[in-house]
Parts: sequence; structure tokens; C-alpha cells
Amino acid sequence: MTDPLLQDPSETDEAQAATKAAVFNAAERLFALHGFQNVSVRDITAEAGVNLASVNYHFGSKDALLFEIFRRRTSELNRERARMLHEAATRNGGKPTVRDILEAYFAPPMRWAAPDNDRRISMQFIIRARSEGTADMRDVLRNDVSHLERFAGALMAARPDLPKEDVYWRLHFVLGMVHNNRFAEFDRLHHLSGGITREGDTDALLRRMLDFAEAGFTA
Amino acid sequence: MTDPLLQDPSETDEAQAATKAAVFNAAERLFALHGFQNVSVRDITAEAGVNLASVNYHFGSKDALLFEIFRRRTSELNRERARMLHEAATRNGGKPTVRDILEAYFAPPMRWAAPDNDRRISMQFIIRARSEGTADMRDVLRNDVSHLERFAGALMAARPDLPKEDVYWRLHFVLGMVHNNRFAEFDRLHHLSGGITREGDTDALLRRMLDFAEAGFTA
DNA sequence: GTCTATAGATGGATAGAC
DNA sequence: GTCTATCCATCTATAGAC
Repeated sequence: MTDPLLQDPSETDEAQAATKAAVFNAAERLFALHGFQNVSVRDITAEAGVNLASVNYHFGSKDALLFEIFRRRTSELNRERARMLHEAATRNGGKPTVRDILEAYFAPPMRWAAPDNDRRISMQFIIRARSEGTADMRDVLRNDVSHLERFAGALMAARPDLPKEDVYWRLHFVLGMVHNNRFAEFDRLHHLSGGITREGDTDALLRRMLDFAEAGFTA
Repeated sequence: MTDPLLQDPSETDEAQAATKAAVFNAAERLFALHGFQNVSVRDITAEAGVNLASVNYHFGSKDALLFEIFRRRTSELNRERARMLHEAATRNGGKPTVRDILEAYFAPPMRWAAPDNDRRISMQFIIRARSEGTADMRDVLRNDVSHLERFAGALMAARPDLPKEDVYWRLHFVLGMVHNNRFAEFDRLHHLSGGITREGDTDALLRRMLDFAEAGFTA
């Protein structure tokens, strides 16, 4: 019975998958909290309670582990956005309004980042990937614009009177609004405003963002 | 004559200052191009053509050198903004319009980042400091909001009808627009738009940004 | 003051036992 | 497959010669 070959193979598989998942989650958490360069493979394996070699065995290298977390989380997030855009299109006979399109882009990351959401860590990881990411990640961010193409196309359909160049630039400004929703920036704003800005009220913030961006698009 | 004590002291001082400046400029350039963590003290001293110990001799440590570059460049940039805001106030009898206030905030970094401007490297350094900065820099960014207070106050004076909370949030959105003007984001937009967005036309981009932000403030 | 040589510490990756 | 022990590269910082 101690011969591994006689054991139920699913037990081994499960144990293996559990180790891999433990590494994945510990890495995501530590990277999100402390930054990519400030977390070592030793930190990750210690947090996950596995041995030092696990990262290389299951993922190949530290960078490959980072990249796998990045790919999974960004595709999950963009899938949510695509679904919301699709739903808005269905509601409006295939032609959603500018506000509905913007909401499909804004709402998922804000939902993830809400104080009580267990996706909050994943959101922080994605935010870090934008600025601290490896060359691999930056290449993906630069070249993989397929999810943005749907939004750009929808905006052009909603505002056929606008030159395409204008739509792209306004989309760029809107992306800046989203990317600036980092914890450090909220802290800074809180400090500047003497504490009257409450970023924890996700619904109110979403409404403010939509008001501002919609006005910019309407001009 | 070979006794250093008999030389003109200004010669020694000048040579010292030249070495320090060479280290400063080489460091700023390399950090801006390749990121803070990807540049070693060896890279800097090799680029500057000085010996390895110079960084520690003149600045104390690698982090202290980084911090000194950061402080000098951010204070120069914010001084330009403050001057533009002051000039706008003078032109309008102490009460500049929303658009003038926004222009005073937008124009200096865009001028620095223009393709033919020799401040372009400094601008890229500042942009990196926002995301890759050490704990020291992030503390400064978080707590030193004095230059933003002038802008927030001017906006409230220009729009006394708006609740202060609204002004702070809209200022936050505007800051996001500015922070998103990174080279990587321009590349991404260029790729998305099939090349019709020309970020090199600084004047046109500034006008677009002002149109969008002013509309968001007017709503 | 400048420079070389090196200390001292850290981290990614891997060989080899079990 | 798991884990320990270790290799090897890299980096900052500094001591000490000149």
C-alpha cells in the first residue's frame, strides 16, 4: 500500500493541484501587497507552506508564475466587461448608449476592488501589472487590444457623428480615469480633501465617473 | 605644484561638481529608459564615465540618488504649474476660469514630454516614480499635496456652485487623464486606432484634453 | 578625492537523495 | 513528486591603497 503506483492516481493529482493552487494564491497575494520585485520565491513558498522548489516545478520560473497569474486575472476581468457590453447591446436592440458602454467598462474593476470583495487582491495585482509588469506582460498589454476594439466599435456606433480619431482619444481619457483608481491615489485624494471623499461608496463613485466621462463624450 | 592644497580650490570644486552632475544625469537617463530596479550602480557609473564608488561618495546610496533626482524634477515641474496658474489669475483679475486652471496643470508636463524637448527624459523619470518609486517617494507623493491645494482652491472659486466633494472627485478624474499620458499607453492607443492618433502633436492633444475635462467639469 | 578589490547579503535555479 | 542543500550570478556598500 505504500507503493505510489498502487494509489488512486486522482489522490496524487489532487495533492498536486492543491500545491499548485496554494503557490498561485500566495504569489498573487504577496505580489499584490508588496510589489513584484519585493517578493522572492522564498517568500512565496514560505507563505504557501510548500517547499522552495515548488515554484520551478509547477510553473517553470518566477516570471512564468507571474505571467500565468496575470493572464488568468486579466482574461477573467475582460470577460466580465464583454458580458456586460453584450447585455447592454441586447437591451438596446444592438445599439447601446455611450453611458451603457462606459458602464460595462467601469463596473467590473470597481466591483472587484470593493472593500468587501474577495477579488480585491486580484484587482490590486492587475493594477500593479500595468506599471511593474515584466516585458512579457507589457507586450501583452500593448498588443492585445482585442477587448478594447469591441468598446471602440460600440462607441463609434453610438456616436456616428464623431470622427473616429476623436472617439479614440476620448476612450484614452476614459482609460486614464479607470487606471487612476489605485489605492495610493485614493489615499492622496483623501488627504487632499480633508477626508470628505469616500471611495468605499462604490456605487456613488461609479455614478460620478459616468457623469464626468459621459459629459466629456457629449461635448 | 602637485600638492592639492596649493591648487585653486575652485578647480577641485568644479571637478567635483562635474562628476556629481555626470552621475545625476546618467542616472536620470538610465532610470527613465529602463526602470529603477533594472539599473545598477555599475550601469550608472559606467554610463557617466566615473568610478564605481562615486554614487556612494556623492549621494550616500543608490536610493538617496534616486530620491534627489525625484525631488528636484517634481519641484521644477510643480513650480512651472504654479507660475502658469498665477499668470492666469493675474490675467483674469484673481479668478481664472476652469479651462485656464486645467491648462496650467496640463501644459507643463506635456511641454516637457514633447518629442523634441530635452526635458522629455525628466518627464519619463517622473512618470516612472509614480509607479516604481521607493517608499520614500510614495510617501512624498501621498503627503505632499500642497501644490494640488492651490489648484483645488482655484477650481472651487471658479465653480462656487459645486459641492466641494464634487470638485475633488472631478480633480481626481482629471489627474487620471494626465497620469495616463505614458509612452506605453500612447503606443497601445496607436495600435488600437490603426495609427490615426498622433500624440506627437502636443498642441492638438492639449486642446482635446481641455475640451474633455472642461465638459466633465461643466456637467 | 579617486579607484580597485572585496566584503556581505540576497535571490533564482537546480542536482540529487528519498 | 517532494524536499534539502547548494551552486552561481548579481548587487550594494565600503575598506584601504594611492
